[in-house]
Amino acid sequence: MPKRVDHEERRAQIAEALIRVAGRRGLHAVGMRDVAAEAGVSLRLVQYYFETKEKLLFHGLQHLTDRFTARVGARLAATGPEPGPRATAEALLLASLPTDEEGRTFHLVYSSYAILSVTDEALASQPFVDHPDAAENALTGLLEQAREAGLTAPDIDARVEAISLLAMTATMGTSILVGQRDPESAVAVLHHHLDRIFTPGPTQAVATGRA
Amino acid sequence: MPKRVDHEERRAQIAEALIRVAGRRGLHAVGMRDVAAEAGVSLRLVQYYFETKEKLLFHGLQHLTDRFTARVGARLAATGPEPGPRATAEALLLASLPTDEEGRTFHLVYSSYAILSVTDEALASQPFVDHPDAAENALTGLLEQAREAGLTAPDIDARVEAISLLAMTATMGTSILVGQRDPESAVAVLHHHLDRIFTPGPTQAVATGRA
DNA sequence: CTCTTGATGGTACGACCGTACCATAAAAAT
DNA sequence: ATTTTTATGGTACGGTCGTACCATCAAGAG
Repeated sequence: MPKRVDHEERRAQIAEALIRVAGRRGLHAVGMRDVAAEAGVSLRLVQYYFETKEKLLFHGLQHLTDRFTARVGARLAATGPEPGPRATAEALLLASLPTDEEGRTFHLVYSSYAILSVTDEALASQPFVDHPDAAENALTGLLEQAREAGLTAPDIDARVEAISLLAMTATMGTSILVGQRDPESAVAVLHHHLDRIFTPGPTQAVATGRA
Repeated sequence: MPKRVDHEERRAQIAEALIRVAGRRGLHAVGMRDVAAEAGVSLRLVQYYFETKEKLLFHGLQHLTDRFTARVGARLAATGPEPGPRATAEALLLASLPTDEEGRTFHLVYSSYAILSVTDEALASQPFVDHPDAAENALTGLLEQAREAGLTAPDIDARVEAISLLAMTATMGTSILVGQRDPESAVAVLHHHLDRIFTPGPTQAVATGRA
């Protein structure tokens, strides 16, 4: 046989081609031939690594969420070591906003999958329950922790605020995509709410004995 | 010639068939044959009243927004005569939530159009700029008016709050569609923010000399 | 050195989809 | 009464799409 090839690597390569063409022409318009051409392989190869289009689409979603999680992590890491709760929350939210090309593709394709999953039961809508739930729980925990550290208004409802922030971010992302809103405006709205939630307070509570 | 027929009426009939099947099987999956069957007419008739599928889709969007506007108006009227700013805002927001079958279809199909318009330039994304802008301006005006009447916290930023409320409503609508959130939870979040914005205040400022 | 097996190419099939073409019945215009 | 126009039906064409089938080449296994 020819050189043994790493299946997962090939599948990742093809999945990324799928995401690229979906970001360019829309998820509804991607065919297996388009994916093959974008990945630089033959149609037969796409069939070989993903038997059916349904499985290809499913893996594409999985790959997309993985890449997005990595992106958020990178953004978080880029805010410097040991970021405070507010900086963490801000990085989390801003990473979801389509401000660059990668973010644009993420938001568009992920939204396409979400809408698609409402009517196509083949595409399990499980990811659209689990993934947002995880984000919501993470942000809720962050806000609770900040509140207990005295960094927020003392009477905030952490979960409600987490839901609200994530929800606003998602819709404003779509607004940016369709050209209704510019990114700066969206960021300003988010800052408004973060300012409302996080009080100026005792200016860094831990590890920095009052600068 | 046979009985003269009202073209606009027939077009409306077909457009509603389009919306129904799009709500059932997804906008990406609707073909002209499906629309024809759903409307109870022949494929040729759909071609006759809408030359091309592109024009059919465009008119479908137009019809959808019209019907949605009517729905919001009906909800508003149902809140009784002379509703206060808070009741008005609440009716506006709740009407957009997919709590009944009609709302579900509205939200799903409208979202599908929005996502579609990002990549298919044929579908003018103009409606996705104009229509949300109008809603945002209306709600902003409502909040400003309420603030000047002393019904809200005196320092609210009307536009930012309007944007936030509408954005939260939209995303939570999608969350309901995919089964991540139940309608009651979404309503609770909206109430939380309405409670934050609208102060109990002087309990009706006008026309009711202190109950 | 065979022989199996994994990786890949090419291509054809059946189904569907949007559109175009041709036909026809019936009301209105002449 | 004839002719034009309008509404409608049926159907066929060209393209595309997902999938299945068949072939081939090369690297390990025996």
